[in-house]
Amino acid sequence: MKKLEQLHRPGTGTYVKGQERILQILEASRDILITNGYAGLSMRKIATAVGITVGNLHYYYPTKKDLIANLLDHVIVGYLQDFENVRTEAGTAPEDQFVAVIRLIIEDLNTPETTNFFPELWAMANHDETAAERMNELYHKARLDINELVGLINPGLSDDEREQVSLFISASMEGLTPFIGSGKPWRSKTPGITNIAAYSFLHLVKTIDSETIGELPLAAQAQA
Amino acid sequence: MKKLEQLHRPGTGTYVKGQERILQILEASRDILITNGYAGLSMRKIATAVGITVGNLHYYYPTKKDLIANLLDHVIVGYLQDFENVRTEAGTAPEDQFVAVIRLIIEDLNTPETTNFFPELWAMANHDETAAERMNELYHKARLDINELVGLINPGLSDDEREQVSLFISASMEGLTPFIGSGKPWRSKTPGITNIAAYSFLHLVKTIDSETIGELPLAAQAQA
DNA sequence: TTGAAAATAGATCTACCGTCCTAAATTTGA
DNA sequence: TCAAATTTAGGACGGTAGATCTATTTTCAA
Repeated sequence: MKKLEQLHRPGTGTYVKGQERILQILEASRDILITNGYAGLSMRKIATAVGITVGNLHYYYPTKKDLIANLLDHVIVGYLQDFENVRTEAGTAPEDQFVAVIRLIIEDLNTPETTNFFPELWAMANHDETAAERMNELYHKARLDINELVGLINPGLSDDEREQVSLFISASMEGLTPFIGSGKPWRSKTPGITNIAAYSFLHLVKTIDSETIGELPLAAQAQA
Repeated sequence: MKKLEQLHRPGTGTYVKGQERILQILEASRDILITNGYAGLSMRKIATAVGITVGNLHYYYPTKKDLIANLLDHVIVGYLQDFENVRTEAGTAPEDQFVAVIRLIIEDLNTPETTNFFPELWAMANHDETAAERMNELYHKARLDINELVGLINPGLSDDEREQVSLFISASMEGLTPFIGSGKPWRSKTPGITNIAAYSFLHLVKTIDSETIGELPLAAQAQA
């Protein structure tokens, strides 16, 4: 895991004013990305939102590419910090902790920031290698808790199998975003769907075994 | 469900040449959207790809908005046609049909078109009402098969509960796209994850009941 | 065959884009 | 205090965006 790179010029952001400016720039960029989408994110809009000139903005970020890379880092770091304290608040039994984590993640999908940011991130990752790396880094860390709990609840799985189960659970919840996210048509059904998710995932983790994961589909079995 | 609107001017596309042109435009637009993303989709790129001038392109689609609306329709109709014949190929038992549908949908996630198109659609739906409507229309129809099979396997659910279960299953599979889609890091784990999904979803549908879906989370129970 | 409708090319307009440059103003540590 | 470093404003450049207009060519049915 690489540490965050220094993306603006050496020297920039050394005065307190500069450091605050960088934060202002990142916050404004984040807001514009969330409300207008990647296509609507321009250096001029960012500069106007911050209240500076484009020239000044390019002083901090020589290219738009640099800014976006730093923006993704900034937003993602925020999410990772949120996830860090998740488990400490839950109970002691692994099953209870697991369900608590599930509920918390789904609850977060309802925030407008999450609802709008992640689809942008997924789309960006399809066309930009840097965005893809950042995204994988984020989800890898976000899965650590789930992965550990899966291991506690079901010790019979191999590392590889456990990670597949964790990925399936994590990805499944992400998939709810365009449907039960903020302002989405199924948003009011969130409680029921959350219960369905918790019930489904918990049983999956408790009962899945290596044979089921490794099973060949019927077509492949016939050929074997 | 509205029928597809006539989005280009009356008169256009009446000659055979014009009809073929429209198809060429939509295909080229689709390719560019998939490879370059929404931000990289411009009238000029489309015109160049088709081999016509921008003026000619605007003859068919007065505004870019019109073109995109028609493009979404075109791509989505293609997917709906694919989904229509899914169930006929499976066995007779509802459980077998259900698993077959699950496997087919996940298999489709691996195609580059699906992997790249849907994240763009989700992002577009967040900033464009038309795209949101098209998307909901698509997923509603795509869920019809799953929804019917869920009802056959588990007749004890109300209409509302059944639809929540179907939505959860459908959304979960969509969520796999950014992870096991074409070129994605977990792509090689698709077989195992598919087995996990089939196992998990089938048990969910067979055993879920109204009480579990309607259950209040612990925090809410304490307040009641 | 022919003429009306459709299709096309090409130029042009305005707006916005990212980037670069220079000079002035501000900050901060020595 | 004061000089060096940082921050800022403002303009300019070339490129591309969507959209519009006009003139020309092509299509196709009567």
